[in-house]
Amino acid sequence: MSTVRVRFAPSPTGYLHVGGLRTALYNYLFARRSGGTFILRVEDTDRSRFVEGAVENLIRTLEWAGLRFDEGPGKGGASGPYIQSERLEIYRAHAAALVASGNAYYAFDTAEELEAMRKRQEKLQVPVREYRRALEIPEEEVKRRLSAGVPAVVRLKIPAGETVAFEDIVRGRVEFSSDGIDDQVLLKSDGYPTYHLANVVDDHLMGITHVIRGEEWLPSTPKHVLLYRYFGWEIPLFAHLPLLLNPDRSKLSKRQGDVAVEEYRNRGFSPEALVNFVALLGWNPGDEREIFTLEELEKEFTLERVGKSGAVFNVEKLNWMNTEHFRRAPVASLLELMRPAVAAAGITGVEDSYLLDVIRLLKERVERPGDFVSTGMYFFRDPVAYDEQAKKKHWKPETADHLRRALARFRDLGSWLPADIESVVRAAAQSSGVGAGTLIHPLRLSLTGVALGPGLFDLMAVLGKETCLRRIESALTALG
RNA sequence: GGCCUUAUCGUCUAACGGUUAGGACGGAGCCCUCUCAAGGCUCAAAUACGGGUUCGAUUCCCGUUAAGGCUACCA
Repeated sequence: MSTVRVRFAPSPTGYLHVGGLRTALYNYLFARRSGGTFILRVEDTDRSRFVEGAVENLIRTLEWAGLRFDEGPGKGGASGPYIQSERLEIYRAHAAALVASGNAYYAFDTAEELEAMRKRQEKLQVPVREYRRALEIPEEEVKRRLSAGVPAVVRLKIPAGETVAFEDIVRGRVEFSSDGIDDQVLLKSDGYPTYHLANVVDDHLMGITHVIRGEEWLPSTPKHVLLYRYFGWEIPLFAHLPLLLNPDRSKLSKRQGDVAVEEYRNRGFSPEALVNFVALLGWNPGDEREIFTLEELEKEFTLERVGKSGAVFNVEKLNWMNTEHFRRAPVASLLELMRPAVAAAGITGVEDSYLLDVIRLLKERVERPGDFVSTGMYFFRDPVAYDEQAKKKHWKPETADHLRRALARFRDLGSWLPADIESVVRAAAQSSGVGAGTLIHPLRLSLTGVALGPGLFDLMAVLGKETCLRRIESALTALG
């Protein structure tokens, strides 16, 4: 067989849907794995749904996810243009060819007439093929109407009593009876093609070998098969992917949560985590590994291991996965992510070496770049309040005395390394006749205002002697 | 309604007809510990139902049920 060529063909609705991301990912992975070509094609044949800037946004989001296409808008390629609204003449010519070969016909029904037909059909509960009345119109009359500019569509002439079957990589052989299929509109009265025509024509012209798309397309695939047949073209291999689902198992939709990739991006999820997560919604490597980089997925992915049943998009697990990737991220890249978060919080003049220390101490305790700043504010600003619960639990009447004695020892301490600080704290506790914890907890509260966070000695070392002393004194004043 | 698809713990899933039905997320508990995390250990939790085929079905076939998708001059 010729070399693999696959495409991701979204319609530009303004944002990239996570289901779309998964479809794009599987296409991308399949192309990479098989040394093929990954194409981006924009299906903007519905003028009423035109959204300004949607294409740019789509490309930007795909790039963010790390899915680079080999051919597509802005990138070029031998099979362009890759935006369907720029290929109108091609579709018109092919629709005309289908009419000429007797496999399609012009129809002039108005919206009202169609509505009435649909109602009659609903009553009878079988396709009545009333569209076919257009076939009764004499050829001369058809020509006259067309040249007179009467609104017309081109419909595919579905044969009667035929079984249309095709092989699906994930589902095996699928069969449909042609009697259940309507004469699909191929070319709309505004001159734009419908998905069905544009999709088949472009897939053929662009040399697509594998059509990897969502399961919602399964019922219209027989129409596509018929089109390939009428054009005399080779039929590509199909792989219909299981749907991504809402928690109630309906098709993943806006109504029940976030579906835009951008939204997850804004919420602080990393592209690595989101990609890893959606990769596992419908595919698995066959063993028990779950954490993958894009590069690893490129080596592992096969369509044969794609499942058949829909998968609920479970944010809890995405959260976990995000954390896993976060922990594995190199410190340098965390630094890159942290700098803007710090700046956004209005904190300036902090050196990278200090940020690196913060990362080292907080990495195991946070899940997103922004958390370094939000939960670790005490690394940058003195606490302005003290957690009430912690105060109640750790700040006893005798605490201030203990801290004052420890404070004196801190002042005398020359070196400010974690081990030295620890010795001082333990010695202070011993001389006060209490356990180390009796000092550690109020110290943390004084320094951070909260009762959670990194080990105290590491924390104090990073904050620095001056800051520690100042904060302990403030706490003594504030809390007595 | 019609057509099509699907069916293993709550969720994501593993198990070329033979396993005490495995793992992960989430949940519960224990350990570790200066807190919070992390980590380690343990527990609860599933083959939708009914028929076949077979020495033996989660696995193959049929039916039922349920869920979903499609049923546009939207993709």
